[in-house]
Amino acid sequence: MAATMQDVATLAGVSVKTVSNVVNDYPYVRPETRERVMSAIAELGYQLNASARNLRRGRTGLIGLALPMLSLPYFAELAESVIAAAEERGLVVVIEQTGDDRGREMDALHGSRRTVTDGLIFSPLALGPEDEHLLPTRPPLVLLGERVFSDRVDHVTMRNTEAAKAATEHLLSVGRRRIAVVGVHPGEKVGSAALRVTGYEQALREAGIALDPALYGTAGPWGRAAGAQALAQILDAGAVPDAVFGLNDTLAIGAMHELQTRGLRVPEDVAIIGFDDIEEAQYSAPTLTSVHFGRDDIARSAVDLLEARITGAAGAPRRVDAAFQISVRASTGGAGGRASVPT
Amino acid sequence: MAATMQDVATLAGVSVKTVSNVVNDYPYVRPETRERVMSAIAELGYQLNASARNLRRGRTGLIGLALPMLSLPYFAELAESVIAAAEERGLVVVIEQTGDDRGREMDALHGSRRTVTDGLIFSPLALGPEDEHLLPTRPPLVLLGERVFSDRVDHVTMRNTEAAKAATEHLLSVGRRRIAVVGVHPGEKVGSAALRVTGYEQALREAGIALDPALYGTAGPWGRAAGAQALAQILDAGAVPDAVFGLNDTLAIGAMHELQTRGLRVPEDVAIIGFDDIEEAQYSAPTLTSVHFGRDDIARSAVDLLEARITGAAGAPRRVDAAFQISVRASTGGAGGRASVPT
DNA sequence: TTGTAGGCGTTATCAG
DNA sequence: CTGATAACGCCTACAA
Repeated sequence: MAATMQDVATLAGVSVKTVSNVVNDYPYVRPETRERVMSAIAELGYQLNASARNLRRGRTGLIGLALPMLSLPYFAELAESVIAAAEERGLVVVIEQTGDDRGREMDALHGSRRTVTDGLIFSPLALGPEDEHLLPTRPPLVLLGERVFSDRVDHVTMRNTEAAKAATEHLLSVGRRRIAVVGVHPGEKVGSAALRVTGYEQALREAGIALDPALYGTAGPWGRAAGAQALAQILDAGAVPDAVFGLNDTLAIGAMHELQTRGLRVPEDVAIIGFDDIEEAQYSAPTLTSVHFGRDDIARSAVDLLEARITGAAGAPRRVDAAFQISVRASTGGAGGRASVPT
Repeated sequence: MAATMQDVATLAGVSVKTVSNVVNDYPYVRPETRERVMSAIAELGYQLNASARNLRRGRTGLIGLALPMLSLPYFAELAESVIAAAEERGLVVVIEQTGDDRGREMDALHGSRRTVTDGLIFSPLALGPEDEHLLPTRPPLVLLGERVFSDRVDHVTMRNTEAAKAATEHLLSVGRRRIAVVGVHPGEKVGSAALRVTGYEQALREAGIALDPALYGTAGPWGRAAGAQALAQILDAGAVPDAVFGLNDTLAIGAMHELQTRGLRVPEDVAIIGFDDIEEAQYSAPTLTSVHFGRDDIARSAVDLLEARITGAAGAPRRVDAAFQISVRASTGGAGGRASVPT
């Protein structure tokens, strides 16, 4: 059996409370007592039992991170940042993959996992604004993105509309006029897709360009295959875009692949911009211009909000807006680097 | 306060033991009793306290997954599969990112996280065979890959040498002779890099081709940037390869990017093959031929081995070899699809 | 088939 | 500054 506090206490000739004080860095312990306890701990190879502490404290030190799936690079990179940010605060992250499935998202929100974790950072994909009423506020929750919005819950948002507008304006600024958009979710009103499409339309409208339904490519899941397929449909229908706005980078890369398969040149024939600025954007051929958000900032904000809520230090639900800029690369004729755009 | 078993028992007019029996699906409970307990649970919104159960049972239901980082697509995809496989068995996965850092890998093996989890699936990158002695056997451990090997521990291995040999033979079969290899770790003897290079060398030797030091590109971390840089060094030194073997896909994609930047055509001037067959390989331009291992099989094997070890059902340490095949795509002149190769 | 008693290892309370 | 003692909520014997 593993050594317990009692064993340590006996060996050190003190009470368990004193051992506990030492383990928890309670300041009022005499140095020599602390010394004695420390060496007893070392001698026995004592390790604190997390379950017992959790039971006593009523917390687990675990936070959940619910996202669609890790094989989508954006979410993998987000998870990496969240895990790192949580670790800085002594929190351990449990990832739950909801796979764009409504039932699984509900489960992440209400299922038994919630009792194991102290709180949840949730990036929804299937749930929509009509589900706002079923967002539980009781086990702490932080929402990422704007698919679902509620003033009862903390949010980290991404100003999708402004960023998408800036992306479209970038394409306009390099002389493109027939800009296709891939990854559209028809009928959706408030998800990332809809918000980004709104920004796209705002930019065109302000530039005096009519919206063309033939340039809208729909795609359910936002993967490479979907991007390729969405663009294929646009092209097969006879449309001739001179630019493509991928609502995320994987869609853009799929679309780029489809263009190249058909012998079209990027950016000469068709310019492309993506969204998220995943690492892959720097190594595609050509490199992909993209909208860049600070993932680490987003992750840190989310973890901070959640921790404040868990410890009860938080007041009214807060909202944090993440900043963005356009990383201009070869797919829109740029050389590289990252151009600053006021946010 | 949240309801406890005692509350449920009182409301249902039974003892806590009966509630416990119901919650744990103990078979010998009279249906009407079960019914009564169930409705009391529903009425109170009772949820089992995981910490208390863990303390009592001496287990947490958590397993760790230690890997370099999630932003490397191969590890993100692996994590996805491991989480899914674990979920099927009612286990929750905690990811620890070691970032190719020896200290962090040691910590994953021995640190305080180990007391929170029931076992660890560990994909080492920094530790080497000389560290075999410090592999703890006590909290259950399953090793992925062949960087470290010990007959005291369960392993899931990948036949790196055979697979790399097959990859090289594929390049030979399409007429290439000056095959560069990128991602080499000089001096390393038993890691993935060394094993794959061994396979590469075996294939060349059997084909009667002399090894050329000028065609070896070294790279520490296996990312896209490293692949691009490694190939750049080879080319800058004046070597003229007609093919590149990337020791993983991200290296291969980085190398491909470097070739295209310099105006070389793939596969006409230089053919490329990668290793791991990440999803991105299907959408690069051109699509990337790669060595394919069944990630889901690897993940399932690892979780099974670990679970058996945790429950004490396991005997002597076991070793599971994952099967592979070559997915032939455009980067070596193929059209697509996945050619079977006997493993 | 169900109830009772006790303890898992820790921390909080409250003296001393 | 340190010690005794009582929970935290559940599960495992054992008994009934």
